Amino acid sequence: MGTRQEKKERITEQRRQQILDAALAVFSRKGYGEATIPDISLEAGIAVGTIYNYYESKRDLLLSIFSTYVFTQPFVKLLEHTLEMDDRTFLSLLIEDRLDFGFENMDRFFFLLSEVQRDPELRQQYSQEVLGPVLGLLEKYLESRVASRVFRPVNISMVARVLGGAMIGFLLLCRIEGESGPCRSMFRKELATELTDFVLKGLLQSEDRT
Amino acid sequence: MGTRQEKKERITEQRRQQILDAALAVFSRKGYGEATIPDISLEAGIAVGTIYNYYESKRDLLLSIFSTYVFTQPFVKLLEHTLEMDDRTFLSLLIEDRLDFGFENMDRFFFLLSEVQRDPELRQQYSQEVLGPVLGLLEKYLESRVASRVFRPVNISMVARVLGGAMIGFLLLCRIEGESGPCRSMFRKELATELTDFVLKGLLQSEDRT
Amino acid sequence: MGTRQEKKERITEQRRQQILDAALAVFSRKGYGEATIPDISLEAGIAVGTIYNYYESKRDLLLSIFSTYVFTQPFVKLLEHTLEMDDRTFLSLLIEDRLDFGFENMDRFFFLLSEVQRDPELRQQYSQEVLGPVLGLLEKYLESRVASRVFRPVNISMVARVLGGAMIGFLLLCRIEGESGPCRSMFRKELATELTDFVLKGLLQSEDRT
Amino acid sequence: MGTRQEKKERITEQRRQQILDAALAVFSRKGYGEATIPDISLEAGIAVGTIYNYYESKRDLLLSIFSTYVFTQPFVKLLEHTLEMDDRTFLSLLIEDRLDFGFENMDRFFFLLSEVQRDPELRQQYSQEVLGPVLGLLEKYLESRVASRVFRPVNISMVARVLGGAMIGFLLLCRIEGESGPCRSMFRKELATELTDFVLKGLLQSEDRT
DNA sequence: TATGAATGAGTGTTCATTCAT
DNA sequence: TATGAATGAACACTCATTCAT
Repeated sequence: MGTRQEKKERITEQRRQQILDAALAVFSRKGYGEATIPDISLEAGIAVGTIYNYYESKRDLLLSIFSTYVFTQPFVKLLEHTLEMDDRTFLSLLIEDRLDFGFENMDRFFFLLSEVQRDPELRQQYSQEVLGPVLGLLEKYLESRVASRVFRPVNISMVARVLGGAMIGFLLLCRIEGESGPCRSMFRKELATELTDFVLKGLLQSEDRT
Repeated sequence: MGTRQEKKERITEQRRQQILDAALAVFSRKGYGEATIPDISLEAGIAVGTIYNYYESKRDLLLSIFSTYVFTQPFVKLLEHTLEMDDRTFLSLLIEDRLDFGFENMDRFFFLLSEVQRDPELRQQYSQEVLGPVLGLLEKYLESRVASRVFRPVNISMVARVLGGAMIGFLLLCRIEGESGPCRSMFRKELATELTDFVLKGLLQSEDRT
Repeated sequence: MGTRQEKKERITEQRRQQILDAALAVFSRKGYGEATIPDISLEAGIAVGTIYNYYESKRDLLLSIFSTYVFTQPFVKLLEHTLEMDDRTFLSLLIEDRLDFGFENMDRFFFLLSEVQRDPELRQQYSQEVLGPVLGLLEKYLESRVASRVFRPVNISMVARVLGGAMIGFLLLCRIEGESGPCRSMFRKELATELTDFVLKGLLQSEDRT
Repeated sequence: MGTRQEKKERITEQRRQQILDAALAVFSRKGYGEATIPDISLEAGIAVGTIYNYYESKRDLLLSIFSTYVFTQPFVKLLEHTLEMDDRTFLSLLIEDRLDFGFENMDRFFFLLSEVQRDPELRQQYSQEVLGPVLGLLEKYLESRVASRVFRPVNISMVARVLGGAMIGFLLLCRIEGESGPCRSMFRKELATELTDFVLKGLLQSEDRT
């Protein structure tokens, strides 16, 4: 059920996707600066010149990766749909989901993060379009819990950033330590539970509370 | 008050430093791959050829930055000297120190981290010479506290990495959000206290313990 | 009359040739070390980058020149086909042919010889693949003549090298003396005859034989 | 018996010599283009800057080598003093002397020859100041022998160049064939005798004369 | 006069981009 | 529209030459 026109558009869209995937793969493997257009053309099985029919420049590829894969945030959906669960369940689901995602997409994620840090323009866009909404939801969640006295009165901005940062930083350390580090042998489920406990109860024994 | 010979050596050392500083500055600004030797020569106010009188190659500059600024760890000293304090004091001192250091050296720190991630050789060296010792000390600390029942029994490897990762991740998010983010207006002291509380007590009100 | 594919290959081959010719011309004029890639690109009327689409490096150009022009030896054919002639005819044909070739290709020949001397790898290859076979045939020829008592019993190895060397050395001196030297005004035919006589009869008058 | 002034001049002359020797050694080893001034300064045990107090440029070093070692011709002396000997003795002495000299100074000689070929200016100078006189003497010698009917009537210009060229070419081939070639195992004395015989009597048996 | 660090033009080489087919 | 050869600006690096000490 598609006119000639629509068919053509579908094929065009497929091509764009194919190129973008190849670019992301190569960028993740070698880094943006070290990756070359011939590399990408090889990975995609598409001629160098053709890439330029779909994307204006190497940098355009990078930006398109961001707008396709990063600046659209299915993650926010997750946050929205789970706000009504009880805290332990919500947190451990959230954490497990993010850990799964992180471990699965490590190279890509850290390549993207790396570029975000390098490029001020991307940084601002990422800050506004990704971090902003996500941290916003997290803050709203924390705020409601503090308001209902489930959580202690804390500096909400900061705790939101510490929680988000802890996920990213934990993955980062796991990645640097590599295959031989202790992270690889941890079970994802157990990790999520333990982390949830840590976030909720901290480190102290109950009786030591100050 | 030094011989001719000593004077010359001092000047040579100064030059090396001057070049290394310029390289670090440029690398931090543009990333290793995007930085050029003329960039560095301009930043240092030194001719291109002179750089090569002091360093063998661009990569040698990178490695020298690491061995000068990264693979020497005054930080470990800090950890060793504070193990005997009470926990709240120790943690908040540690956190404050790391936050201070992180905010002061953000661009440099994340450039270095970025390269560590890109370069497998650096990654392994960093893992062994920096992360290993630091996480080791943190684990020893946690272990002793758990043994003396001050801390709950937790997965020590994981908590060590979550704590370390939280610091890094928090700084990372602050950096991405930039000057206009909420981090910049937080007081360092307050931050440290709040974070310490979070680590020790978690989020729950005492009476809500599950 | 060729498929698309064949046409492309022909053009590619032409380009390779065009570049190689330009390289040989420039190398012959300035020497390998003093020649630059821009020089060659100018001579060929081709962009610098294009040269690198056909040859891996400057050195690859040099080696390709050798394998194209030097390490293929039509000369050996000549030697083989003339072994049955009478000596005077054979020698004067051989000498004339080599003189013709030498005078025609002087600059190129001495550039190549010069590089052979400079580069140990080329030297060995040249020794094995060019000098070896050529001197071998010459020795075989001398040996048969000595065996049949047409020639005096001589040190065959040495005489072969003296004969070959005399051709090269003669050309070399002609080249150094240049256009104004006496060589340029000699007739090639006469030269060959005279040289043949010299080789066969030496300098002495018949009656002066010692 | 030298004033202060003379002493200084002697030291200066020594320095010039020391530098020139080092330059010749390095040039012969690596070729003019590949040799660097620091190489020469190392070989001479003299600072880079000092070299420039004695010679204007790298090229000046090359030209000075020529005017010191090449464009002064002790060889001509030899030719002059032996004109009265009998031919066989004269020729074999001459040949032996040149072979000795050639084998002893191969690298230097062929480096110089190589530069002569590369550089038109040097070429002309060499032609006029070295080749000219030497070939002139040889021609004079041949001429007198032909006049006195000891030698056959030959094209004197050509034979002179063939004789000179044969020496150079023979050495050249020996050099290219290297240590493993047959030249290295020949006795110098025997070589000279054989070569003399060849020059005087040619290759034919007496009775085969055509 | 002797030194060797500083210089920067010049080298071989790469690669994003263009364009004729 | 797809192709990949052609392009040349830009890169890392070298080295003859200068000059302050």
